[in-house]
Amino acid sequence: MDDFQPLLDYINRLVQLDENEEKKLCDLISYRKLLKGQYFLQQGDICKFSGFVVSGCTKTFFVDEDGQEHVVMFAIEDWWTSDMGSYISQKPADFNVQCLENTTLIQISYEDQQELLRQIPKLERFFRLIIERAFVSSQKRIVRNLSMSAKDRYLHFRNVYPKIEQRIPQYLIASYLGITKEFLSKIKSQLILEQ
Amino acid sequence: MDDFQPLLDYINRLVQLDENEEKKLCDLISYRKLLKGQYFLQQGDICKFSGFVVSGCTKTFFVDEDGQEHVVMFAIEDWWTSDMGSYISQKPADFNVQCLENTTLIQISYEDQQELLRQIPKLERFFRLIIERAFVSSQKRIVRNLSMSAKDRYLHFRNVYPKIEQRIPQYLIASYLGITKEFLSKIKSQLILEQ
DNA sequence: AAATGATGTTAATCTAGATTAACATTTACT
DNA sequence: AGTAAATGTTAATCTAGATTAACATCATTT
Repeated sequence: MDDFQPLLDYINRLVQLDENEEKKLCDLISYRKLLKGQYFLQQGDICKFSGFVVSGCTKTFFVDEDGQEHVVMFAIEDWWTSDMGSYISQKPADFNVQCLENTTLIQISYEDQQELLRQIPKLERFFRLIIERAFVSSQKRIVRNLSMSAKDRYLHFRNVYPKIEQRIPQYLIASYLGITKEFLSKIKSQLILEQ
Repeated sequence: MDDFQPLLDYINRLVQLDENEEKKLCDLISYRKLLKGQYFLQQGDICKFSGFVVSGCTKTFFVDEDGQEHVVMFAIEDWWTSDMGSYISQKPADFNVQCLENTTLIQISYEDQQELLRQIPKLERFFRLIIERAFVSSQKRIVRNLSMSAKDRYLHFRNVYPKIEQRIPQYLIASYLGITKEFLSKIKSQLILEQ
């Protein structure tokens, strides 16, 4: 049988599922292994699954009208990934989710999640709690984008997500920060001169 | 007795409360009237209340280390306002919420909301649904800030929130968009020349 | 009606970050 | 090992938007 323990541990940090509830949950989730470069979701498709990263790393990005790619977020172990807008509305996704490393996910389909929410009211609470947190960090990112220079945003990123920074190419971090790779390179050489 | 109908209507669009549940809810919420200029929440205080705007208009903003004000969001009729980060953690708020007009709100205290969530599981679902939506629009705003010019962000704002634009001084809209009032003025005169 | 403060405009100058392009280095594939 | 592709750097030039400052308009109070 597949090992869903990482997700169960994660959930049990916020709500306590009994054995029966854990069983129901495990019946409706599934394992998925993807290779580096493979897509978990493509822009324009309907986001059928929400994914919990067990190992590996994904980037969420979109391509604008000018063909430019913009990284929206990364996800590593113990993070969720999906296009929430598409997932909750079951309309075409704005975003791609692609693996930056070989990645294993635990996925839940939209329909099964609805079923689980009906059967296990505790999960209603669980998902409320994690989305509250996601919303707060999204707001904080807006605030940083409004009030901080590119250099300070980079320093913040480096402090808060040191694990992510080490695993990911610079040009993707630049995109996440809303700057070009050339400018990030300039910032880094400035920082080296400073210290 | 106070009139909580606007909030009940809003909730009943997403979940169906029975009479008993509505009663419990109404016992734990309260009305609050604030004058133009008054604060619903001040930066540094703990956000004790989440507010549902019945009439009027608020701005959420923060003052950065340089003393610069940044508008994070507005709220008009049927919108929620609070500092969610402070509210869910009961730690000091990053934001101020100030009334731009005389404003009436329905407010719920953090403790009472926890009590309501225990007593009325449907509300767990209700809050999950509205926070999901808030999260999605927050993500979309990040995307716009990453990929659109100031002019396009302004045009988007004007299309999506025409009611807000008419009620609010330009310099606050500029701040919300992440630009200076002078540059917004320039954008507007350009737009007039174009059409 | 005058005065004060809040809001909005215009224009000159400045700068953070973009663009372009050439080159260096690392990684992965045959 | 050798080659191609992916990633990273540097420097010159350019531009979206900031800053400064002077002035215009509108609203509120006395």
